[in-house]
Amino acid sequence: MSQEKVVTIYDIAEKLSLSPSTISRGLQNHAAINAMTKKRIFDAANEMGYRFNTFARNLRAQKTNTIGVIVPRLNSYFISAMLAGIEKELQGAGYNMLISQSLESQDKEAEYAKTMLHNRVDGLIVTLAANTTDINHFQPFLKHHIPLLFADRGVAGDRYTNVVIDNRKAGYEATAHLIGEGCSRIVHITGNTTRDVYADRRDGYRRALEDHSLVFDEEMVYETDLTEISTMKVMNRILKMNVLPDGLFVSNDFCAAICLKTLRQAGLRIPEDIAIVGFNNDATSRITEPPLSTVNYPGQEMGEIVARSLINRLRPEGATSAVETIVLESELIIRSSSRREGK
Amino acid sequence: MSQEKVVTIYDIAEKLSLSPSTISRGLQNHAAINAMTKKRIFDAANEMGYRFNTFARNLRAQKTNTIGVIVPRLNSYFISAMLAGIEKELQGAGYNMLISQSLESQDKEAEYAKTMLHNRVDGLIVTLAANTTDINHFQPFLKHHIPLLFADRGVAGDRYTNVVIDNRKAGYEATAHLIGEGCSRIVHITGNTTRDVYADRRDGYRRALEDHSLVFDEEMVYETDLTEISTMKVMNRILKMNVLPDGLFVSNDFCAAICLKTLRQAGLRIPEDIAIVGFNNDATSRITEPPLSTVNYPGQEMGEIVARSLINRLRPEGATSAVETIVLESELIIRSSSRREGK
DNA sequence: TTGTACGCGTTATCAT
DNA sequence: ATGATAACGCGTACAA
Repeated sequence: MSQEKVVTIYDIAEKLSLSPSTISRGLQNHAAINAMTKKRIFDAANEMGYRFNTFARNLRAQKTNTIGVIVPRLNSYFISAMLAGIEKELQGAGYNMLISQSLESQDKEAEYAKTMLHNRVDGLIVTLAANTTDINHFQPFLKHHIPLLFADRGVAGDRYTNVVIDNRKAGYEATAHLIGEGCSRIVHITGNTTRDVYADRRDGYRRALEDHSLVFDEEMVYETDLTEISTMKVMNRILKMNVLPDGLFVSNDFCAAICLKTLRQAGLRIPEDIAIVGFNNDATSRITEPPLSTVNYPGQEMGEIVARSLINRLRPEGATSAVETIVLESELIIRSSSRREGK
Repeated sequence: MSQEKVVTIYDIAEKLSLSPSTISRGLQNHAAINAMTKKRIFDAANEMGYRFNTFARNLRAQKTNTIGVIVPRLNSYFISAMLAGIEKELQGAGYNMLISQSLESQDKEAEYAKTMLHNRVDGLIVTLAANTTDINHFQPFLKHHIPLLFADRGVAGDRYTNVVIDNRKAGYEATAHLIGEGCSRIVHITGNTTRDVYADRRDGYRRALEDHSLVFDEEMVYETDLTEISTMKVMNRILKMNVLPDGLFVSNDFCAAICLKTLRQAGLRIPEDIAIVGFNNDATSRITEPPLSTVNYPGQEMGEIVARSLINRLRPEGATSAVETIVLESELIIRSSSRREGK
């Protein structure tokens, strides 16, 4: 009873005494096929347990309708929101999504890029690993004219399209806001500055200080991997400072939440003693007490935009192969963690 | 200069005056091919911009090395942790991962199941949509002997393998713990009880009440979609009760955090006035003040286990096609949100 | 060690 | 409205 043999259009053709091409057309609802014939074809297909073979079509069509996505990790609030946006748009346009995570390793990233290439993805979306410096593994995509877009973490330059926010501006605004609230000793905790997103935020932080006649001190910048453990370690060091900071600009809401909680447990008042601004507008930022000021950074929207942009490049008409940098709007959201009423 | 023509092993063969099969073997590092020949082949391949075609191989091999994953949504803490676990195991075993999200819709789920089928995935992992009652769309997988495993949200029965935790036990323990802390009016907020995971937790809640001579009251159970908005609405209703509850068992940490915050803002003390237990042990549960008691429910581990189990089924040797239910350990983690010192 | 020949399942082209 | 045929790129049994 079990259907061991794979059923193909040839089998259906034979059974119905028709040719394979007729079956193929019938299954595609081709206009030139008799309605009655179509019905017979569909019925036979169902009955025989026929299963369409996308690979065979891909092989013929030289196109896979599949988009590759390489991200540093799947279990991150920002990344998963972005993926949700990407998936939504891709599904809507009839594309499948092949995903892998580099786990912040350049080597894995390169390996997965190769897999994507061999899988003949029609396009690729990448958020770079923290330590990726050499991006030669993406060269083949350029060579084969396969659209490759960077989302969030990309590389400056004119070879690839980037979808980003203005991190320098965001960093500037966050810092300037803290200064406006009366802070003058502001610590910045951020990620690996190999990545522009973090380097730019730090630059913004630095410029804001300088514009307000405050000194930029390397010692006040902590570059970490933004995990819970690293954040705790940084907090321990900060709490041992001779003079405590009065402001904290953290490149990630979850870390900012950890900081907030640690400081409160150490008996400090937020924002009176130390004001805090996070980054991303994760759900977390609304849960803390007090709620976190943060930079709104809509992951889902970014995913949708990068996917739409990619899909556009895949259309024969809108073959906008132009390299560009798409900058999304971001905005500082001020909540109680940094709002000092009596300033 | 740009490589318009797709380079195949035939092109390499022609250039090197060898046969295509030799090229094929060489590229696979076949033992029977002369080392010198191999080198010539690899060099030519690089030089000519050759790109391996996985589809052609798949077509031949009748195997795709691809696993499909259908989840309700990508942007959920639990789901993304699970996906991270799945991805890790699959990559380790050389499988690719094709992902789509049903957005909690049975229709989409059915459509994506079909896509996965046509894409000839070697196996499928599914977390059911909230409203899925009819699972006939998975029938073809059974028919074609394609392993299909349910992760977390599955269906009871003997046709498909499930990887789950004992939700009834978890619900029982959470409730019994609240009772032990002196609660006697315990509200339960949970998801769509069409899904066993939520129905079972409610059952556990009910049994715990009954075992401790408390009455189970339908009015005390709120079934929601577990979003922030719905949770707020439920809280509004609860705050209007004539007699407030003294305990809250919430099927999701994020919602529990919303509840906790809302109640505190209403002037209630946690846990003195109302004790709270959440579910999942999300990062969120450690951020709230006080931190949330919760049920540890390791998403990443579940992902790893379901992926490993699937991979095992795909091996010719370990063709454990047996349908089974894999129950992972879960445990109640007691934190301050429910611990009443002076009970 | 290397080559020949065919099949994997579909679709486009040309023909009837 | 339907059919015959070739081609997509690779792998493998069999032959040399």
